[in-house]
Amino acid sequence: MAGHGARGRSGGRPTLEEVAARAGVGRGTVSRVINGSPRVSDATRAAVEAAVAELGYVPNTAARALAANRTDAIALVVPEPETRFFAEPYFSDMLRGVGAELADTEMQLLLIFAGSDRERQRLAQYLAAHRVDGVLLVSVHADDPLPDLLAQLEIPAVISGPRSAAEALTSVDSDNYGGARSAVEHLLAGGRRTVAHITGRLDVYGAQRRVDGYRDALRGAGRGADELLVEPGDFTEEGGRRAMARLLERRPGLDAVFAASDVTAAGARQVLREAGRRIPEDVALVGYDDSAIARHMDPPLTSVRQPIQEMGREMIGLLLAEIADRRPAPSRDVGRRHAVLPTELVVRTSS
Amino acid sequence: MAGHGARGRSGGRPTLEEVAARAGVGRGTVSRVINGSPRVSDATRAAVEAAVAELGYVPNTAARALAANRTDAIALVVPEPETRFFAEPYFSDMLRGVGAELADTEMQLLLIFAGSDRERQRLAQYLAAHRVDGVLLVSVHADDPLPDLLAQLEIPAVISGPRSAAEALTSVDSDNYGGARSAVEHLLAGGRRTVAHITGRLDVYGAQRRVDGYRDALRGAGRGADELLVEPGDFTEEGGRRAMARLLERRPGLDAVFAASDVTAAGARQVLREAGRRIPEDVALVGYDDSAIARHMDPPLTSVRQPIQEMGREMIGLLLAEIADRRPAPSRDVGRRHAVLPTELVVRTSS
DNA sequence: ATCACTCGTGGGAGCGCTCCCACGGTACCT
DNA sequence: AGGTACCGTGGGAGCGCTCCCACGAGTGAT
Repeated sequence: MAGHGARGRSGGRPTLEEVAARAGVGRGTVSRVINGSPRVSDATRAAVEAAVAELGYVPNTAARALAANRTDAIALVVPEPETRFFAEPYFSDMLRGVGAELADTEMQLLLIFAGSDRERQRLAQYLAAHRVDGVLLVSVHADDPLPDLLAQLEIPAVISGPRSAAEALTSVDSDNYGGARSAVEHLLAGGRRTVAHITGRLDVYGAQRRVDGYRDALRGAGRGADELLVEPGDFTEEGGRRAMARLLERRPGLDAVFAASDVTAAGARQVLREAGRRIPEDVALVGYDDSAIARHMDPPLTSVRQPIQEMGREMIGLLLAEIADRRPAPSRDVGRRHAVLPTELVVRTSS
Repeated sequence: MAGHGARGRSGGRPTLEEVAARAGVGRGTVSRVINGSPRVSDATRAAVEAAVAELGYVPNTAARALAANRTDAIALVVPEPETRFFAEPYFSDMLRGVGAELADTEMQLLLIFAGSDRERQRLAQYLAAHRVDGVLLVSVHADDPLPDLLAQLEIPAVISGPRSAAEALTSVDSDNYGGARSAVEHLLAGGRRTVAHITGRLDVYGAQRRVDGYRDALRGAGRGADELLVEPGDFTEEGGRRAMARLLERRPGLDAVFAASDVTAAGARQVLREAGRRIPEDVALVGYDDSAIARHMDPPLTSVRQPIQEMGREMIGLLLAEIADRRPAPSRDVGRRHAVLPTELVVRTSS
């Protein structure tokens, strides 16, 4: 039964027309069946579906894209390379969420790198040419022009890690504030009195929110804010080392540190060890991200886990909704949405 | 000067025809210029290029794909999810290499997940429909039918981590044999006498090659193979723990362990510590992958680094060559190529 | 019976490009 | 001078699909 339709020069793939002939209907009708239009009688639909199955028909994406002026593709823009995005476990987890959510659709996922200038230029062309129906943006810097370009071109887009509280794009984020807060509250509940914080890069909105969470947790426990306990870091290990050294100098009596990333915590741990502080006996340590480093650190590091896979799913969900909303009536604007997903404190022996 | 060509229903993108009109030439000529055909006079080419620039013309991929019966897209098939591929640093590094090499081309990268059955089915349809010009396959299992499907459909494909010495697909691999060998030779050179090996999953070709390298290094040093020093693992931490426990039982006098992955080494390290063995004083430890875990382990882990980014580049290079070779004359077969890239031993304090 | 609608259907037009054939012009041979 | 070759060029045909208009048949109100 197989092997039919092996004619034509295009490699033998059956076309709509061939399916129509086989089913004894017109081209338009087959198109309607393929696209799930309700305006087809049950008998006809069955006949067409049989023909599709027999011929092994698969629609030609290029032809569809050309005729319908849509691409059924979305782009995941990776700002490359030393951004946190590529760090474990962020990338793979998010991709897993994205993939899972995409599996139910006809959409295909394009990976686009936007690191170098040449790549960014190519990306702009891509977008200008409307070669994708929507865009997923991850961990862009506060001053990145990309989001504004997207807004201007009116291309549906969802950003992970909004750039500010007033993010213009639909966004998905984890609860940085709540995560930080729960980490600090956990330290206080464990009897710690002097909790320091090594921040992330403060031009990243999420890092600011973590500082907010840290402050409010202390305030909530009736402790005033000791600004000398807050030391800026940059998410890196070296930054963690530097910050920890300064903190020890300024506040040698501290008994807990909340670091804005696991890598930062690893740096801090090293300096603490060298200073003869035991973890967790003398100083409790909490990180952020729940990465492999946290699990394998000695002692294993308490850390705030972000539901990254869920974030990936959520991003796709919001993006598809936005694309669908834009299709029939470009004017009807659904208003930006901002999803914030809860974090989870994974307690290990470092605290 | 901008803003021309804002007619037609397709959103105002200029078309070939409009560029042709602007440049005062025919459609075919513009096409030739766009595609870099030599059969165009310099004057005409300059005129067309000017028109292209003025109008901001970008070719419509869908139309091109439809007319030329090619897609200018390649797929990266991710077998998901618990495969080693998704582990750090494999995925991101490879992607970086792939992205870098792709930046010079017009090719776009499609990410396709082939974890669930539904996803695999969709992938098969994809391939059957020739929706991509080529396929990148990473870390497939020995019994995966995918490579054979690709060969049968005659779709250009490159696999990373060949499934056997007789891999039918063009492949790129790192030198697992040499990497293992150098690790063991390093241990021997450090004066270690009894070197154990915790293997990876032995249905993975690369893991077998590492065992070979381990054996030959010992043999080369005039030591016979003590099979009781080889314990099968599975690349996981738990596997590392189990294997290490058994090794200690059988050969309590061992003074070095070569583990087939950093994660495995982490598991082994834990058991060694609990058994009161100091690293590296009593037992030297070497891992494989040079992942974040290796850098952050206590003590930092000596590990074999694979040039994963290079492998990504190499894969794209081979794939593009294969695609190009197939374009004009489908018959001319270039013969499978197998690239093997050198590894590098990163010595840290664990050995 | 007539009209007005609706429903399911067929097929023309056209999306923007590449491929290829045909054409006039120039250069070089005989 | 005529012939042959090739070069640069224009434009028709067609890739496989969606969109939409038109058409016949059925349905219910008048």
